[in-house]
Amino acid sequence: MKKLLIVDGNSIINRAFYAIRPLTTSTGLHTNAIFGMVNILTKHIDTVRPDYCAVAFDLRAPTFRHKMYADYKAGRRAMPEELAMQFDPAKQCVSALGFSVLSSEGYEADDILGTLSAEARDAGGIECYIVTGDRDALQLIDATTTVLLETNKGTVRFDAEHFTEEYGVTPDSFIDVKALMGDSSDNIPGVAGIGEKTALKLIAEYGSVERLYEELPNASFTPAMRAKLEAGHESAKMSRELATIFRAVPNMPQIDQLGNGQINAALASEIFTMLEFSGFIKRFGLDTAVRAATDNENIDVVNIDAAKLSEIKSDVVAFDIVDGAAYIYDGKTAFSFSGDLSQIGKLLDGRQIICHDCKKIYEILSDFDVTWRGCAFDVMLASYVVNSGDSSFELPRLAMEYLGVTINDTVPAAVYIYRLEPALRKAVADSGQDKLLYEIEMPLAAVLADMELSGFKIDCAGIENYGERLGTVAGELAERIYYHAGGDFNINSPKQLGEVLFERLGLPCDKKTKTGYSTSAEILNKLRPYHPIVEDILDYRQVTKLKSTYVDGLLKLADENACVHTHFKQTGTATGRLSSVEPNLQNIPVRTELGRELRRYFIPKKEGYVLIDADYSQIELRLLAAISGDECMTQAFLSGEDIHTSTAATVFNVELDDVTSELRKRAKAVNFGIMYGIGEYSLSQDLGISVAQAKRYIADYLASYPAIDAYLKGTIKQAYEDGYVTTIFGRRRYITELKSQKRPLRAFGERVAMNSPIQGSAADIIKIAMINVDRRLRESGIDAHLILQVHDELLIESHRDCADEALDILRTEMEGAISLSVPMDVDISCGDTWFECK
DNA sequence: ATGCTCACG
DNA sequence: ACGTACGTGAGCATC
Repeated sequence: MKKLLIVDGNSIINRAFYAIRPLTTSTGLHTNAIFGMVNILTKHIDTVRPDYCAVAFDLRAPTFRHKMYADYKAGRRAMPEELAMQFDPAKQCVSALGFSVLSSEGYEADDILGTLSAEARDAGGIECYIVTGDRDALQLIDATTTVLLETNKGTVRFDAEHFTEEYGVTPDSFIDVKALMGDSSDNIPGVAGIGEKTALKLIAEYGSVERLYEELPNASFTPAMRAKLEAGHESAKMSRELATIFRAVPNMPQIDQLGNGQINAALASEIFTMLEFSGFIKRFGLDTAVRAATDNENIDVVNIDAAKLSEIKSDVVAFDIVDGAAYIYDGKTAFSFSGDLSQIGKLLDGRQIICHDCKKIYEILSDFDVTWRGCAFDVMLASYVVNSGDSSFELPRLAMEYLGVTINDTVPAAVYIYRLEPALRKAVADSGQDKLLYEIEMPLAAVLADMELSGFKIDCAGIENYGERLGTVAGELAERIYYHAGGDFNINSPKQLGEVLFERLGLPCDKKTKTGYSTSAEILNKLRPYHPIVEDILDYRQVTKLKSTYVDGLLKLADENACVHTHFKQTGTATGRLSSVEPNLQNIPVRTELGRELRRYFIPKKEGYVLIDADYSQIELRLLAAISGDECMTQAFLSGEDIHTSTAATVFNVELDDVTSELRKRAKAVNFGIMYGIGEYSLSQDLGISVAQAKRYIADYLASYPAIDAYLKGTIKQAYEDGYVTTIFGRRRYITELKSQKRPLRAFGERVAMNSPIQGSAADIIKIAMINVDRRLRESGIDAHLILQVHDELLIESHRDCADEALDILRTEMEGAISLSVPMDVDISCGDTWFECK
């Protein structure tokens, strides 16, 4: 049996366009719909394994349906330009993947599918598979034709049996149903007042529109129904014709002349390269073909020894270290140096050095006692500043985006780094982010390098003991859980846990995830009153989380001196914050008592030293007050009031002294909500109040702080106009979601627009503070250094004897990092362990 | 590889 | 009718 795979190109491209977040090439060509289409085509090639393949497209010209009914497809929104531009390259992809591209003037893609499937049926010996997102095609289902319907939930296979099961009528009655119910997307009228349910019932009973109207005089209908049907008779007849797919489009190719579904490597590598689909290039093994097409350059590498290092004269060089060997490129010659890296200082000092990820270079060189921290331009940090939302800041992607080349691994990376510098320097300048790069991000890299090298000491024995205690508790809890459940199961498996709770024990469930029951803490908290097992599960979760993530995780990463060295990712967030990995020291427990205990085992490296911990008090709300210029909130901060209490008094219109803890809690939730770009629904969930009540809170809040209201609205407007938002220091974040046609995605974009300037400005400020604290500590010559940053918090390790001085520097530089209308207050404390710093 | 859950600001 | 607060990283189960 041969197989024919035919695809409704318009339908699939449309679906992909709206389902996939915007993607563009470096030149601004939108590619998300093409990307989705290629994914769908390759998926069906793999599962169907067809012998013949074609994709059908509509043409712009009017079809016979328009001639029949002038309003056919009237009222459709014009295709967005971002989608229209994707059709031509999409067709090239279709050809490259071994599909024929078919279209016919006066007919729609549907009609071509109908014609080919009829041809296959009549020829015999050919199974036909139709891929589309449009349910209209279901009328084509027959003994040899199957529709693979693309839905939001994935591909659904419709053969005759499944169709009948789902709709209660046979596939060939489908057009009769449509004739009655109409189709708003094609503007097919149907019979006014009849929807899907009634139409299905009527056709199930009478078989067809024709029979229905034959029987109408005798049938027992309500007067209203009869009137509807009579009024809609002509419309039903025409709708049926409009809805019927035409199955004899002239001049269609023979099936055995269609494409065979085999990829054409030359075409595919060309088009995928143009579209920057590196993932597909890899998946189809097209790498070598692409490389030959894009970069034939061969750069000779000159090996040099330490003596020759001083013979490199250029003032500007790119510098890179790979597997312990240094590479230097001066624009003409690439040098490699495999000697002792402690000699490299004489090369680096007094020149402009261009790097990719200078922090890493600083750390490698520190091993060789080279303390050079003078990188002049870091292409990784520059590209992050240019667009913090990019998926990767690795060299291959930067070379592709800014130079349009695929990296050739016979060419030293330093060559690409060197060539990236002018392009990125210009991009940074054009976006007004010079200061951000040269005065914040690059100096910060040096500070971070030293923090990472220093590390944070942990008390391994203490943690092990803590872990054993947790293990014992977890074991006891597990036994009780098994007892309540009436048998052993894997408590860590949400699937098994869901079955136990909601099926075996019959607890009420309202929320489900895509894959099954939700067993999140939020849900379990609501279930507490119903069964004692719930509390045990919550406790078990907490205890096992602490053990596996923190106790076991940290111990694994401690070095021979019992220090953990986190890696700060300086390009890890879209807002400008840092992130911390291996281990993540930015999420060490603090909110629960048991979790907080862990902080007892974070200690200074040596006897006689202490930890100093400082955190900005309410930095984000202070920034909101200052940036918006809201007098009321600014005043509250200036007077040193508790901000949530003050907000409660203002919004709920009571005296400060009359603010109850409940009112304060609500005000706090609204304050947070405002910063995150509030939704009334979410606030109501958070506070357990009605949506209407939440709506009132928000309205009252914005009325109480009119400048905040104006600022948030203005920011959103600006974001729509520019496509990005900025922090106080000009850090940009592009928000492509605002261009989406999908309302939820645009709403998300608006929340991002409200939050990013605040979160990002706070990130800028603490980065400035870090640079200044680091410098002041060095200048003072005291025995104290930074070891950790947790978004609004800095940690110093200091000798006892100079702790007061270190504390003073820390406070001064944090509070003084920026001068605004609202003071940047800092809470500061000192202790022998991190736990004691509170 | 992806989803769920949960730790932090 | 839908989905529902911003930014992260890690471990585990499951496909």
